[in-house]
Amino acid sequence: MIEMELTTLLQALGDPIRLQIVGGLADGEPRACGSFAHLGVGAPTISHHFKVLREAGLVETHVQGRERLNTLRREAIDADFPGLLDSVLEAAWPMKV
Amino acid sequence: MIEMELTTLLQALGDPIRLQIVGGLADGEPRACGSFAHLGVGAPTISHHFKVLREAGLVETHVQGRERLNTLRREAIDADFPGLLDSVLEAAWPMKV
DNA sequence: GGCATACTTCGATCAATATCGAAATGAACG
DNA sequence: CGTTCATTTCGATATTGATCGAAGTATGCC
Repeated sequence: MIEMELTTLLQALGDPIRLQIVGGLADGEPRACGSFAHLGVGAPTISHHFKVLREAGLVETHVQGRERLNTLRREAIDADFPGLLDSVLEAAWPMKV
Repeated sequence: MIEMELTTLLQALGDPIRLQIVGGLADGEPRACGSFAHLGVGAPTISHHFKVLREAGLVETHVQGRERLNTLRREAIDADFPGLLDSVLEAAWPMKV
């Protein structure tokens, strides 16, 4: 059971790059960190943002081969903060999510 | 029409003191800055947090006598980001809001 | 084994930000 | 008018945070 603090989660979502990452994972498909190379920042920075997202409890990562597959912890988030993630995604990408 | 950026709003809410302030205004009643003196930080800091909340479009302030009355811009927030504020408040104070 | 791939960690830098005390503003009140 | 009260602004400090390049780690491939 991962500890989820509301302000930590909000702060994690309150960064454009991290919000893009969360949006990119919103369909539920696991994705490697490399899938987010298009966001305009380097690999170390992407790695840092994933760490923040993991520590906020938003994302989990498991190693597969030489990549790390990241998934949005949607059920856990919804359990702790019902409706929050959905309204954030809807606010960021109306009609799309 | 005040410009409301999603990440700015999330970042504004992602601070414990500011979340307390927003929670304190959630009943819709206007409140003076002094009503938040119990939050453990000094008056200049409270004033700074109100500025952040104002710039995020979460709160509006108007002068009445020698105090400033602050109100949550609930309709505007709901119009731009439906359901978001409610789920944040519910996550922070379950059953209460 | 040796090399490429996919990330992470380290160390540094630079920009934001949370906080405070002191001073400024501005309204109310005697 | 001088004082008090409510809040803001200013200036300083200290912490956090985003970013990068370089080096480290671990896996897969030849």
